[in-house]
Amino acid sequence: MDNNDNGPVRTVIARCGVDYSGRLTAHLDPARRLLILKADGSVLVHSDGGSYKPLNWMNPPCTFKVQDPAPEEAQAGVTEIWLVRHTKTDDQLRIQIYEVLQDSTVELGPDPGLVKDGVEAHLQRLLAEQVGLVGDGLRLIQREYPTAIGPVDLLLRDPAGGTVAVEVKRRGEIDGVEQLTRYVALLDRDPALGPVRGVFAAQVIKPQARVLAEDRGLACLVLDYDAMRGLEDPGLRLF
Amino acid sequence: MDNNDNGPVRTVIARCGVDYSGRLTAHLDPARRLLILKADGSVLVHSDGGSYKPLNWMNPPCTFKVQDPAPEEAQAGVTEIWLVRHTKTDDQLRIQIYEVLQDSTVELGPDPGLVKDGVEAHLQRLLAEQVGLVGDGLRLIQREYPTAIGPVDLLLRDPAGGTVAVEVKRRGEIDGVEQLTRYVALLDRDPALGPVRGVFAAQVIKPQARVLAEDRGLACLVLDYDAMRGLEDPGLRLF
DNA sequence: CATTGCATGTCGTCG
DNA sequence: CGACGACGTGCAATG
Repeated sequence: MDNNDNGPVRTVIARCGVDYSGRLTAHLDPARRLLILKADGSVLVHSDGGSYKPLNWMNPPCTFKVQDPAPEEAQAGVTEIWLVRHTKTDDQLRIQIYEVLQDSTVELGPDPGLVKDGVEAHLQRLLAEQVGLVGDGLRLIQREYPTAIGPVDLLLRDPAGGTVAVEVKRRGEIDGVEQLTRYVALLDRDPALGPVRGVFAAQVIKPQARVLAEDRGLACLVLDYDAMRGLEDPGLRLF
Repeated sequence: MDNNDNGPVRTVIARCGVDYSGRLTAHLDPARRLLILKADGSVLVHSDGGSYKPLNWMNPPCTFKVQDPAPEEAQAGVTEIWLVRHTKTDDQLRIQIYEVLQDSTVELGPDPGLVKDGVEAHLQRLLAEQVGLVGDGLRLIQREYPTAIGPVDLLLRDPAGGTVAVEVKRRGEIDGVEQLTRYVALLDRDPALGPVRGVFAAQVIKPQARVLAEDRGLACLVLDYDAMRGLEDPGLRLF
């Protein structure tokens, strides 16, 4: 989990033009930008806008090389070419440096890494502990119940003799309904499970997803994460 | 298309701890990191590894505020708290600054923006011009043919009287097959179109997607982007 | 190593 | 503004 890589980071402010070629081609006309060269070889080209995604980038593993500009480029004011090539694919980033306004290198040292809480895995674990939210009398058979087309998030035993397949999502969209549909269709062929019904559980369920789910006879269940988390620690399983 | 926002960018190297709360909660123990504060208020927290995605971030619109640390924090060595709040959601980033090693602000100015080429739209346009690749005698009815559940990439007239719906993808995966399945099922109810068959066209088709497609009677077509591009300019439509 | 499914996805487009 | 699909998606877990 921890990211213990370390090494220097170089941040450069420069007027530059950029050309990417690889899965697509992309071009940036010259302007002042922030260039970040990380220890693992990755390069980010940021402008002052947009969000965390750079305008252009190269991710590791890759190599960095400084070249002389072509005569034409030199005449246009380019002083250096920075060539960044991906090691495996033939993706390439070619940065024309016109003017460097700032260039600093700092050693960051090891990073203890990010600790997360509250993602889908957590939601799934909470619901596994609170299967009563899905319906009365249900018991958990298994989390991540394996099938030929992938694991079913939760498989529950219905006291009436059937089985319930639950797909848990943070946000319920059409893809999740398709996924659940496939699971239910497959599981329903297994006579040992009896009749199988599907439940689509998510913190928010988009209208189109709800319509599709209900059209296919799949129940929808909106989950209240905070309430479920509140019930986690104490053994207040009743109600 | 152009990103003409402008304003200063501030890059800071600091020993800091970070806590994010919002859609999830995430925590970073103190370490040296690169902090980027963009003109639009967004904040990025980068380490020296990982790729272009920051360890933590806040995207615009958001507000930035400097606070005094709590006494406990101050005793632990925190000199400032940077509080970044999203304007609409209640997402929040709380950065504990222990030590600033570098702090510089630079005006970048306007950015002419990124120019892209080679995405799915291009593939779709090429195939629309070369429908012969799909089958002999087919004629293009319409690109982006509108239906109640979304546009069909290409709709073709079969001389035998039927219709062909084509879904174009760069990479053919199971989702695309589901999408095409829905389109064909819907279109097949329209008597004006006659019998409708589906063709799943992509540069690469994943095995699982191929199996699912063929199981549903959908034909698979692997596209050679370079060859199709080669045919684009000259009128060499024969062969 | 290929495949699969999640993501604080982000980003465009269209209704 | 919300919904939806594409993305140079990236990324980790898993068979």
